[in-house]
Amino acid sequence: MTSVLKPKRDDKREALLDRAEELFTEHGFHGVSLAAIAQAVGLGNAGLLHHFATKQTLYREVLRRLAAELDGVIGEAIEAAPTIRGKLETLVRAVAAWSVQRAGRARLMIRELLDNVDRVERARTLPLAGFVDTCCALVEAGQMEGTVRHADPLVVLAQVFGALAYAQLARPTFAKIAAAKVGGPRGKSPVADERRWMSAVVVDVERMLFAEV
Amino acid sequence: MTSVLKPKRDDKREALLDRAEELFTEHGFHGVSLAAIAQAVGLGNAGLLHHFATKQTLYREVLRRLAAELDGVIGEAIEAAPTIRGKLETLVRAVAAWSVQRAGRARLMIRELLDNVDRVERARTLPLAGFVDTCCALVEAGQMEGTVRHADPLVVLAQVFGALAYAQLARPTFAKIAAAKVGGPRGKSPVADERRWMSAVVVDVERMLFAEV
DNA sequence: TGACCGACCAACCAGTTGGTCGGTATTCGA
DNA sequence: TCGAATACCGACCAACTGGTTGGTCGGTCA
Repeated sequence: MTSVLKPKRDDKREALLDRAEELFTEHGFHGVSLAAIAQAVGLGNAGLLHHFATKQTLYREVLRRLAAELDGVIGEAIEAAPTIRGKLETLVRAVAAWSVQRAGRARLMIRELLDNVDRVERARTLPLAGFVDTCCALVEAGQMEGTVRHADPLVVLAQVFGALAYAQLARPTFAKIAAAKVGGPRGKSPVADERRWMSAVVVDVERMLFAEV
Repeated sequence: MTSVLKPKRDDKREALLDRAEELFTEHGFHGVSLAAIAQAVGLGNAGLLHHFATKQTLYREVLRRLAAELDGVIGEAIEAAPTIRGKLETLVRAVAAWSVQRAGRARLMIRELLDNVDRVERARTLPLAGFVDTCCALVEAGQMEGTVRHADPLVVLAQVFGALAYAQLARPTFAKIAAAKVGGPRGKSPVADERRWMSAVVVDVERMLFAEV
């Protein structure tokens, strides 16, 4: 019964968060107005504020959900594979897939990194701390096992996530530039198609991750 | 004479752009108000608009200057070194240095990538197109020469720039997480100090760039 | 001396911002 | 079936938004 009747409320909440996430992702916190979000979810200004007391609250909730999703994704990825190298491979692919799946989830995370340098200072616990710690430990394990190249784990992580996020982010710009290039259509780059592009990047990131063991 | 008396005007303009750049970098286009910028440069609202017709104009001017600087930096870097591999090394270091030098210049570029997907669609020529083209050609030359690993040049670029930009951007967050880690102070990561961190990343990026030739 | 200039400002504009408040329609458990 | 909670709205608010207006001021050139 609960499973049929009750979920309505949570469903609504999730739907609101979905739409808000899209808008925040596209325009950033200051780039969307409360009214715009409200309209997008078919509510009035006050109606939206009934669910989330404040614009800030809504934003934070979106981020919290995002972090939780990411945690779930890597949890599964890590459990799925038996070897450490396998876990890392699965993880890279999972993160890439996750960020492509809903258009530009990576963008919102980057926005958060941009906007909240000060918030990061203040925060006692970051929502993503668990995620980073897990990945870090995995990289260290891989290094001791000898399958992952030797370097500071955080540097490795910065490379992996940086490449993935930036690739997705810069693709439109790159594509535009590549298309305008008069030099001739050498081997045409996968940059024109998001899926092909991202999987090319994933392949390359893995090559980098496991090189020079 | 011109060199002593005249520069006043351009100096003022540059000073305005400097301050505006800082604010845009920190808070994004929508995150700063015209009035805030005006106050920061010691002008009234109208006084600022006397120099730049529009908030958008001011923002564009900031970006144009940024792109020009970057072009200059890589121009020098490329001329300085004799070999292709040397050029690439110098370039990576130069870009890293450039983005560290004035706090978070990379942030503004990332913001631009985030906010202007649609602007990118419309724009006939991107300010950074020259930069990307040059780098691309350099990577291709390196590949033919055999010093750069084989992969789509744009993918390689995405990895290089992605790692550099993301590393700088995520450092505060990483540092916070690393500091909170109870696991013990194993080999302490360079993440705590920006300069050491960035040079560690540069070293690693180069290793990746030139691996498996 | 007087015409003209760029730099700048106070006051103001219409429109938008995030948010409050009182009320109403609907849904729910008892 | 009733009372209470929930979901939502219209009207409203003060503060702020980017931008305009008319005008002041010091300097330059003729």
